[in-house]
Amino acid sequence: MSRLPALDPEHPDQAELVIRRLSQYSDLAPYEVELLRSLSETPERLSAGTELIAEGERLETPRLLLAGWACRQRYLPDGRRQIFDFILPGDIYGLCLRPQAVALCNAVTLTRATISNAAALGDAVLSRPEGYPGLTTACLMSASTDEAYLLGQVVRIGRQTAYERVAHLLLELQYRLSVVGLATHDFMPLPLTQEIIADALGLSIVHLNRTLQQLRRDGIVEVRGGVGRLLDVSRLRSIADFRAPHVTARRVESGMRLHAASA
Amino acid sequence: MSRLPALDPEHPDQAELVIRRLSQYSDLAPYEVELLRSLSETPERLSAGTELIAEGERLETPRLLLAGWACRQRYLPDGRRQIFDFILPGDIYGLCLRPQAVALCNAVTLTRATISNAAALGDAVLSRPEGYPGLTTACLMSASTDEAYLLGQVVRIGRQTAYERVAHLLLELQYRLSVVGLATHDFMPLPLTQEIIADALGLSIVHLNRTLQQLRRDGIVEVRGGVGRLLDVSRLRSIADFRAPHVTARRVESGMRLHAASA
DNA sequence: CGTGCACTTGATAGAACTCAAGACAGGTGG
DNA sequence: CCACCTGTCTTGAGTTCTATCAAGTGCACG
Repeated sequence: MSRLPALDPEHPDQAELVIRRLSQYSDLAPYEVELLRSLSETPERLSAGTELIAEGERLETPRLLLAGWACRQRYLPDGRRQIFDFILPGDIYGLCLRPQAVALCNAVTLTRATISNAAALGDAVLSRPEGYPGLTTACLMSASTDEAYLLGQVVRIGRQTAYERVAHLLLELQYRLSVVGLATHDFMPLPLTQEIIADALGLSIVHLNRTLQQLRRDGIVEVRGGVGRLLDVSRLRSIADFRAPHVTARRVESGMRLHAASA
Repeated sequence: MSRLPALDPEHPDQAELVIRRLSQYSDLAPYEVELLRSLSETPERLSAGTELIAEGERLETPRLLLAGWACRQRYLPDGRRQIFDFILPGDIYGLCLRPQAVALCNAVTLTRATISNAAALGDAVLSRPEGYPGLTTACLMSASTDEAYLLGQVVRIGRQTAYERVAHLLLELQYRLSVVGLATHDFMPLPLTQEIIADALGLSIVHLNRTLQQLRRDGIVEVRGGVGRLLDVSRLRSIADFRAPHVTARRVESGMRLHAASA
């Protein structure tokens, strides 16, 4: 595997991430790649804990997370939090293929982050999909994949033990990060507190802490200092039952439409 | 509240259910209602445990559940099962707004059921949305709502106690059934075994059984013999933190498109 | 050098699971 | 009509898992 590019959130020269991410789903034409590259021209820096989307808000313009991590989450009235999923560098968020869509939950940054407006991508895919068949296909498949990860999350918290949940989540993150070149087969950045991981997995902080220690003592994974190391990938896989979503890439036929307000 | 129609799965004269269900999202023109009504003309009887959709299968034609209950689910290799959500009478399933979509999980009947092909609805919404603005809006909002319920499921199993989970699920089911006229404010059919409910809520059968007993002893709900009775709705609500999805009905503009293969 | 945050540890309580067995009902075949 | 299934529900006992409470460590930062 080739050398990874710099990950520093202060230097968001990488529209490369989203290009890699969407390229896995569909071949992109040079002008489509160019469109993606142009998205990073107006970066915006955000501190950790910034709300990206509020529940109920109209999803007007999609945005691109260039660097840093975010998540979608919801609180119960008494303060319990559930994290639905993580938004990783190179991910698009706030892009809904349904017109008039409304955000179903909050999205918030978990670290310092750099985002940029991706209205150009939204226009391309929603209004002129026939002109951007590669991007359109890629965004559709990306949306399907996101949904598949959400189903994986349901199985994880509904039917797996704490030990299995952690294993499963780490494999998911390693896989998603490696797609955009941010992780190797056994190493990844993991800028999450144990509290955040616990809230994603439906566990208490203390129990997550002990579970992580157990996984390390067992020589399976090591999570520390903002990075994760997979010490025994095959054992990890047999514990987690993680399956990468099967991405059956099929090109959008020319003339295929999403939706367009022709007003 | 008026008398409910007969619920007998052997007499599926009710395309009325899907009409009621979609009408909540958008005003439907008479010809749109007529299209929905025509869907029930070719009913098909299925026994409990019939697979409706297999994971990975191409979603070609949407179908309508006229009577009976179904669910979407996944098994772990060792036999543990997680149910993602329930498909209720009047629900459309297998309708994906993304072209070339593939089923992300299995769907299977939980009771004897009656289904019918809803290709006409799929055509209308996917190929000629401008001709069916009411149906199109309704299907979009229905899809959003389904996704909202899935997020509710994540919070339920991730951050609620067994007691709260049961309360939350029962309120969700009561709400969804009442929309199509199959439940009153405190009564609903509930043709599920405790094993099924347990697999939906991420609990063991035994523990679910004891939790149901506790809820009954507390005078909150009674689940028995295929029906559910809400004995103390306000207490139930305060336990469950169930929020009906906020359906901000906005009409699709004329000329708005989903996607259409123009080949 | 104090302060705050994340992480860690120990002790304990509570929640939930497993195993095992019995009760009950509906359906079937003799 | 009865005996016998089978599936579902129920109950008890014991164990495991996970949460809670409380305190302490370590580090980064002002």
